[in-house]
Amino acid sequence: MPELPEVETIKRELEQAILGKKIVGVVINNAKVIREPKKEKFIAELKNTEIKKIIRRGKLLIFELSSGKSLTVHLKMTGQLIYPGNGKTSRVSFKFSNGKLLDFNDTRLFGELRILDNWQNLKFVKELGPEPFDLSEEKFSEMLKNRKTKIKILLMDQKIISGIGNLYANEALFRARIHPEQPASSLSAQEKEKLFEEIKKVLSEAIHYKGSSVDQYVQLSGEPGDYVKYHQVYDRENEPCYKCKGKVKRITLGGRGTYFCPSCQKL
DNA sequence: AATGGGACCTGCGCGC
DNA sequence: TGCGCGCAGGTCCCAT
Repeated sequence: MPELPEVETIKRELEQAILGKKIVGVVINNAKVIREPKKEKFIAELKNTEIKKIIRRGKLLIFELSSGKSLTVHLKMTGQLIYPGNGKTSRVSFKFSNGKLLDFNDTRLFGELRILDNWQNLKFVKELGPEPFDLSEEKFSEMLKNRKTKIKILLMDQKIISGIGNLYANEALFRARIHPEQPASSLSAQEKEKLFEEIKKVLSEAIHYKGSSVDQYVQLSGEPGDYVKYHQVYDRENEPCYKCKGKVKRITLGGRGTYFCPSCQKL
């Protein structure tokens, strides 16, 4: 799915598109993505409410409503939000008073929509680690201490730091020249500092280019994001490393494709 | 506590 | 052309 930069891109575009607008109807084409409450109540809760505020927390989007409740949207792997939509392939479409649709598309149906009295009480949210941009280098280094876990697994753990997924974990580690299997606690102070820098840099750059369209992710308009052309290692198995011309290698870590350059990123 | 596997789903690209 | 397999940006749950 969309990781932090993709969700942030969508959030910023949503603010321009639907902030202050009123939902007048909801069409549910596949109720599987509605986690709570039940379909009918979900629709009733949204009808005639305005979007007061849009928040991103980690990879989660939160729409605060005029009713005081919130709609949360997790895009998981293949979720898309499209505005204006056409309702043709959507799992759920939200209709606004201007007649336009916000489509929630989701091929694999992993996505999760909820209406909550207080989104901060959601277990997933309570357990989320800090946002990368709200974190100090000291705290980041602290978190790696005494952790024997492979550094890449740790970077993708939302309870440690929120918003980094498989793609940006790979990219940040390459840029910091750190092997993805290196135990977190064994990173030197300089390596930790460099890694933290590169995490923030790669996320910022990706936001600047409006995300990475590797599969299903698109911006709110349906346009792809441009960051793929700046990827150094992700999905580049056997292709030459841009730094040393060696071959990019793919291994599996935590069940996910892991790409790195064995000569630039040594254990 | 940490790791490894599978589950949830659909669809794409690849090799045969 | 068709089939089977492996793979996919996330997260949860279970076994060891």
